[in-house]
Amino acid sequence: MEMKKITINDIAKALSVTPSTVSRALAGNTRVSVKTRNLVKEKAREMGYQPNVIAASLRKGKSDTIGMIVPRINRHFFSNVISGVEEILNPAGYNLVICQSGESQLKEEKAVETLLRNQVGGILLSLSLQTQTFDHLQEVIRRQIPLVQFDRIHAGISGSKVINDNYTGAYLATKHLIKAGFKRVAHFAGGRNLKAYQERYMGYVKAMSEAGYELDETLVMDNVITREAGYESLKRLLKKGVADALFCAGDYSALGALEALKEMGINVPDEFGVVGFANEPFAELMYPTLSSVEQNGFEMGNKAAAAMIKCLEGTVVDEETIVPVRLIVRQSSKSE
Amino acid sequence: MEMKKITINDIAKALSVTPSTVSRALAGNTRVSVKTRNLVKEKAREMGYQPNVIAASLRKGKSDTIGMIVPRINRHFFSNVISGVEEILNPAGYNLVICQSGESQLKEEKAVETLLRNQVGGILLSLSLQTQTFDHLQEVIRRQIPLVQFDRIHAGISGSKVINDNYTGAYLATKHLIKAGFKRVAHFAGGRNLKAYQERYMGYVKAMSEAGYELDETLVMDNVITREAGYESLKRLLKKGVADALFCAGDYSALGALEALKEMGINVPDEFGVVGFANEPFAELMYPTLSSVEQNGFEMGNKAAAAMIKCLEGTVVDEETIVPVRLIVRQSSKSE
DNA sequence: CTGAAAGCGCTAACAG
DNA sequence: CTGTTAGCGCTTTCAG
Repeated sequence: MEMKKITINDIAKALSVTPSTVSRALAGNTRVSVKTRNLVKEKAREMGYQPNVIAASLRKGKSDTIGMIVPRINRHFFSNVISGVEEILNPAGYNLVICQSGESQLKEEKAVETLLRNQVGGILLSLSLQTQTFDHLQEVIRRQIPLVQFDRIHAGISGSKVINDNYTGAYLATKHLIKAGFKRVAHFAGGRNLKAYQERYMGYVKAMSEAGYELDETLVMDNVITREAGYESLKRLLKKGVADALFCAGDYSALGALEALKEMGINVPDEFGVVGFANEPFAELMYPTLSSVEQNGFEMGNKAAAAMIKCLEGTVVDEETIVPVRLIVRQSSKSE
Repeated sequence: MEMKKITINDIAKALSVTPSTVSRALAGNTRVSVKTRNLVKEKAREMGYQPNVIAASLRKGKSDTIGMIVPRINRHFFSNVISGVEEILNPAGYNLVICQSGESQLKEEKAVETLLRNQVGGILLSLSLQTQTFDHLQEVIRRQIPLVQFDRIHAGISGSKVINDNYTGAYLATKHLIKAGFKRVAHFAGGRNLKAYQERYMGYVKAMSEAGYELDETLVMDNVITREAGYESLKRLLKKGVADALFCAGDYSALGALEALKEMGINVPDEFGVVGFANEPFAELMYPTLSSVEQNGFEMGNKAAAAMIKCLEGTVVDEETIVPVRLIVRQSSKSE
């Protein structure tokens, strides 16, 4: 009852030609006559032939599968990046396998290992928050596997990089709060090891100093990414000192902060303004709706995939692409 | 400058043994002495050996890679299922490649084809909304590849299936609206070809008839899944006739309906009650917050992965698992 | 306990 | 334009 899978040998036999001819015909090689080419293709369809890409890539020493590692698949931004990558990669004949690091360095390392074992042709990566050392990436480089980093990148690793214009986004968000009349704008930052968060921090600092406020470190809290952290941190912030507005490096922490503010009876935006980053889908559904900096994940995916294809085709390496962002003003911050 | 990748042959040579021995040692085969086993493993690590799973699966005729096809990766429910699957599959030594069908039959067929070409060991599938014919799945069956369907299943295809208790969820949601005092409860249904939506419809019908309302087809609208469709359909519904409450087969259509209601100045829940299905993250963030039926995606993923492993190990086939659901009452429906 | 040898399905020189 | 041959890296009989 075994379903024997049919190979190029079977179809070669059926046509009294050699496997090579079949292989070439199927690949559309012009060195085989149009006649036999069509004959082979016809027979292949008729016999229900499905190529074994595993065998092909073993032979060729490379595969058309690209690996992609994201912290979490269920973040709006990352799932958009994934779609953006697929939009470019699939038509180009590549396909994608996706891994989640779950924001853990260990799982990120495992994912890299799995992808290498599976002989992927290249790796698209956005670093986990926890990642502090980079030996696993050096291994990718050492093996000459194209590595394209996006969004959460580490500058010390070679290869192409695609990032948002985090600096400008943060600058615009902070400036907007200041213009709206807030005087003491706090900042919930991400990890300092990630360039994306560093730059958001820098943009915040720039806008503040430009407005004549010198940096007050009590207004800045690090590693505040989650909803829970946002909630807790806002309470600690207001206990610790005075602030009348907040620019968050992410929407989840902004959400948590808004919940704490609501609980404390502080009116948003009259008494306290909030702007997030990422423009998660919930931003326009909450009450009050959340102002945020929109990152175009889809476009970033397109760019990252394009960079990957360039590497794969050996055209270039080490280019850095910057994707523009856009401030969306909603209820959580007064309009200027 | 080429980085030669090292194989079992290299480590065999280095140790003056044969590749066979190395292979066995690495696999932990007890037929090779503990001494050489450790020796080989040590050398392997020292030389930075990474097994080529491509070659292994070509040889073995099967792979440890499982393919998974979901309509969209960025739906909260599906991304939870994915995490649930990974939680079981990874520790068991399998790994996962994820494809999106984007609710298109064509892309679903392509995804199946890609997975088959890549010689996956099994396929986990949740059908696209558009899928009407099932030849591509018959092909999977014919090739003896384990197929586990989850959530959006088609009963006519053999293999294990994991579904939510859609019937009970819909029944509870509708009953809740009736108990809260609403008299004419409408229903925005999904496609009739999907069992999940059929059952939600049946649960709705059951609750209505149990309360003494005979089925009024003007209260039911089909294929209303998206936010836009929900918005439009609510307007059409109220133009067409009278309704004072709505049970939606999904949260997105419920969201659209709420937006239409807000626009029309109809108070929720005093004048009109709404309950959704899926408990998307935004349900508790909107204003008013949305009552919904929670599906435990993570648990479904666990169950689906477990069913897959059973098939892979040849234990059973064709079992049907039902995952319980839970009604969460929020502001959009009066409490009883 | 270890070796020799064959082959998974495919591609790519090299010949003709 | 087509065939011959070799081999990608690994596992697995079959012998010892």
